[in-house]
Amino acid sequence: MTEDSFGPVSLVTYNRMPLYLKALYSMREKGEKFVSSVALAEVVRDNPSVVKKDLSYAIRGVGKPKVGYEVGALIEDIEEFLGYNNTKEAILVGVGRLGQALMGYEGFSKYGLNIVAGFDVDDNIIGKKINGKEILPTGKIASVIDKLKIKVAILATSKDKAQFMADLLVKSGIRAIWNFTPAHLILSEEIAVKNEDLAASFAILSMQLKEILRKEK
Amino acid sequence: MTEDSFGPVSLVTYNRMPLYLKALYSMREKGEKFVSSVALAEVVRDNPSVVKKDLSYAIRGVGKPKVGYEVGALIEDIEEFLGYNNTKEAILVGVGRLGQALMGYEGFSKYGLNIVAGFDVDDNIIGKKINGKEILPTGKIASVIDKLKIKVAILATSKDKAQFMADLLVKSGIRAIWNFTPAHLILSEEIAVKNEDLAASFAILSMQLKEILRKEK
DNA sequence: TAGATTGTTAATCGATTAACAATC
DNA sequence: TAGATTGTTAATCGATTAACAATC
Repeated sequence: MTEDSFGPVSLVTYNRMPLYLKALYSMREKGEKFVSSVALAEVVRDNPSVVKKDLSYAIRGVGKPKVGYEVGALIEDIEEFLGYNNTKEAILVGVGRLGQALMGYEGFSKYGLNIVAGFDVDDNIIGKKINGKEILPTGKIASVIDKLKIKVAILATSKDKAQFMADLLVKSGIRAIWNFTPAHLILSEEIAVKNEDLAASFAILSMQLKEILRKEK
Repeated sequence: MTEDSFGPVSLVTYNRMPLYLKALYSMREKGEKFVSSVALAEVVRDNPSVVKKDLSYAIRGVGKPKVGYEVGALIEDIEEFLGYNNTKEAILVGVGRLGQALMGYEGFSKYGLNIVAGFDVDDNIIGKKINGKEILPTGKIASVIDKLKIKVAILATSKDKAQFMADLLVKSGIRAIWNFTPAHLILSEEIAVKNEDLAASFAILSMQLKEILRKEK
């Protein structure tokens, strides 16, 4: 599936929401009670109008003229909007170094992602636990997905196994794949795919660096 | 720095380039010599006009009416355009599970990124090697950056050390930070920052899944 | 030649920005 | 009250899409 928006809310808005959240968390830590769209815009390096529009999709209450938005309430609303309170269970396939890092990352639970188990082909790690979650042989993928009604899978295998595993996952009932492999997956339109595209990220960072070094000269 | 484009080329174009590349690699493997904008557009799920426009920024030669673009030449041109042939040296700070995964990832060299060393505070891993690259104590960061004239750093520390380390890196001469921590870094506009924002990615995947499950019912 | 595809220009669409009345 | 900020509407900007002449 490739969509640029979900209902009235555009993808760019979804991308900005976590930025607002991060900024709001640190404001809350500092004990700040209210924030204006202007202040938030400065922190995320954007325009106040964008902030106001974005927030209007998430907030239940209203901002108060002259004072702004209540930080605590805003955090709750955005968390709700992004589904952080609605935990999605997922499995992780491919428990190499990256897979281990992802399984061990405790931050996921904060944004509504719970990895229930990892799967690998390597007998040396099958049976071990990471972050309290068991690593099982790939042969058990289908039955676990079926039993727990899992819809989300995190793919962190080697590149050459990625397509095969993705096909297996879909056949077993998975409807969303978070792809951390560099493989270009070809899947039905009915499957949600999010590629963690390090090549693209780095290309953009490189361009920015080039621009900065050019200006410095 | 926050820019939406570099010269005439927009950020969205840069984001699509690696997608084209992935598709082209697998076409080359299959022995396909030519590809049309229509075929490429299908694979990356986009519009042929977008493809033609994007490619026009990268190609040196021209596509041939009726046959399309030469796969091999196109790959070379896009790689050149994205700077894959112009290797950037980088250091990695924070060699935990994620840091180890990044240091061990051999794919980076393919897109012009060479991690020359890792840095950590943990005596248990200092002195070890990953992927042939040494892990040094953080105390040596400044001198290594200075000696090798490093401009790029990959940040993979814990969240609470991220800002401190980022400040140290910038002070030592780093001009581009690829931030894999969940921390919201506050840095001068003169520094390129690319956040690997897993929260945002997952939020988008969740939305797509929601939409798919809604349609299935 | 006829037809497919490029490269480019024009039309459309949507997102960003600016402006401003409402209001606390 | 006066002034700052919201929420929303209008204007602008840029990206996407469609159309089409050029051409192999």
